[in-house]
Amino acid sequence: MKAASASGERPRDDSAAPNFIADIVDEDLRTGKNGGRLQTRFPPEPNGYLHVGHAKAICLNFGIAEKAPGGLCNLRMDDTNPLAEEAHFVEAIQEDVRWLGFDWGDRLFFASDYFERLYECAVTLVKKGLAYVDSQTPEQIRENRGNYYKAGVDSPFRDRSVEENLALLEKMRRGELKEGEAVLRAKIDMAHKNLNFRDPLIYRIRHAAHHRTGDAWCIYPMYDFAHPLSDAFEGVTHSLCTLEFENHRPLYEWFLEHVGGFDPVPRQIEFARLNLTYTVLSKRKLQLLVNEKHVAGWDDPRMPTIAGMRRRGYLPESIRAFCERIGVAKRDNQVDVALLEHKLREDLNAHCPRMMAVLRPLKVVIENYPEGEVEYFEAQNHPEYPERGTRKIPFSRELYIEQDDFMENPPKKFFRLSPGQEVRLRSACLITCREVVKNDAGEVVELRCTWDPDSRGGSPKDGRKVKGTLHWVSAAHAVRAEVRLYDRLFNAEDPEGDEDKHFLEHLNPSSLEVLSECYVEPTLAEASVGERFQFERLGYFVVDPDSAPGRPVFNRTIGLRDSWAKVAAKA
RNA sequence: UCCGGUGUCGUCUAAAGGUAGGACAAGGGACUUUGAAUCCCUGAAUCAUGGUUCGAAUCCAUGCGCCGGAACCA
Repeated sequence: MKAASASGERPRDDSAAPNFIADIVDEDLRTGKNGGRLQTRFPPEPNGYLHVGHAKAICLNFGIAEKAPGGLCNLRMDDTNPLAEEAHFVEAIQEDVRWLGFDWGDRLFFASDYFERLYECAVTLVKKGLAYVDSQTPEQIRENRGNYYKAGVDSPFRDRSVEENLALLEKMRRGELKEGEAVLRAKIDMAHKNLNFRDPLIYRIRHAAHHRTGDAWCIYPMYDFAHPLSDAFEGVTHSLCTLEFENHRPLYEWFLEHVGGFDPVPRQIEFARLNLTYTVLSKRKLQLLVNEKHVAGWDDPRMPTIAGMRRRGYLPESIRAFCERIGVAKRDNQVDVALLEHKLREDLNAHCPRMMAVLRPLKVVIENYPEGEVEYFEAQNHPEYPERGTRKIPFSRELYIEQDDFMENPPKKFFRLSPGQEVRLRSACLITCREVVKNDAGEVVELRCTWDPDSRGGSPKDGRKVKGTLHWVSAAHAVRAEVRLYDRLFNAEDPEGDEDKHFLEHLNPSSLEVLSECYVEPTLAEASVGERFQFERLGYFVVDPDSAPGRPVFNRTIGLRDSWAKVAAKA
């Protein structure tokens, strides 16, 4: 079976993982719950960039919505905290979700769009005697909440009259109270085992400008209040979130029930967030990497952010395939980053045209090739898809090969160049190493070789077997390029895993290596930003936005699998 | 000392009382004008102890481990 179609689209993974949420949704659809309606939402807070963990949630929410005809997934910015959120994150989030391949149609929503409605819901609760304005200090509130083992104690303001509460809430809204002077709380049970039920806060005062509503409000709703209601306003049927909200679900349901009047009533279902080996996926820590300049920015190609992965050269379909492959469950997990890399290589292999590039050049002079002469060999653009055509690559007396492809004293099983050895130059011909030229320091600076003119195209006339094949470029024709070799950002499998070691101590000091004197075949001179290639025998590379005309910059997305490295390491 | 959740190959994840399967990783081999890709093969798991049952990963009981929870964050 072919791994991919001729068009280079990623292979359909028919073993697409079932998951417990899909099962629940299927069952709801089967029994006609919600009148057959199906609606989800992806609700990021615009206080940072999306990362691959969010991609899991995005794929889940948009994927689930496709289970029913007419199923929808909204994009909703959960912007209820003006201190944390910024408009430019809103833009970045949309770009990332779109790039991943998802479409929310005209349903981009903001929790802040609902501020007036949410306020009315709060008034409803007050009128029902289910919410009150508490004038304790933040410290008192915290103190009186109790702890895991000890019940909380009622606020002295808990039994204010409805009228008084209404008046006070109005004062809060009008800005007549200072921050911390009062909050609106639900009146539930200060002794509840679930601490979320100990009179949770509904509104707090923030005399701060909001990125969308400006100064229109100085009270802002809390997540536990705003989220279920926003879901209900939009007609969300299944509200999917991560495990840390499990303890909040009863409260989610409480607000919906007591505000009342919603149909459908959304149901919250929790799943385990993604953890990846050698990776950090907490917004706070990613922020730290950016702020302390351990990376160049949110879109640094080493970052697990969607923006970083995009710049690194990831294909969105690889990320989607990965998310499908890892499944959705409730147990904690730490997925091997190798699985992500596998999905990446799978798509890149099918997608990328082959090219030749020499990263660490070693000069080769073909002694029996006339000076000044040039001939062109035809190279396939993709060995698995001949229909993608060929290109001409120039060959001349002076070439560059990779330094790693020569060893003066090779170990056994080294199939590359060494004195007296014959190798094939990819798509070109056979050459034999005749002489090694060294500098005063004893370093190999040049190889004198001869070629077999009867091996044009790469196959010798006499049919002799040649095991090694090297990539190369013609010195006179090659284009100089900068290549950035990226490796994993952390060299510990679980960088957040030790208690005695800060995650920054696990930073990989060689996560970026910049090579400024690389030579790529002439075809690559016109490559445009974002174009991806396989540099044969090296890996997959993408043209970085830092490229200038005539001076391309390539990012290594990921190397090819390298079984020789394993053999060599063992020896 | 509390509440909630969760324990299946090294890692993810299936198996809704009936052969513990797949993918990645690992190891071996075939093929090869990329030591790539592809193909074939191998090893590898039900937290523990009891119970119910013809039959238990699945049901029950007890124990243990791990994760989350006491922001005017989400």
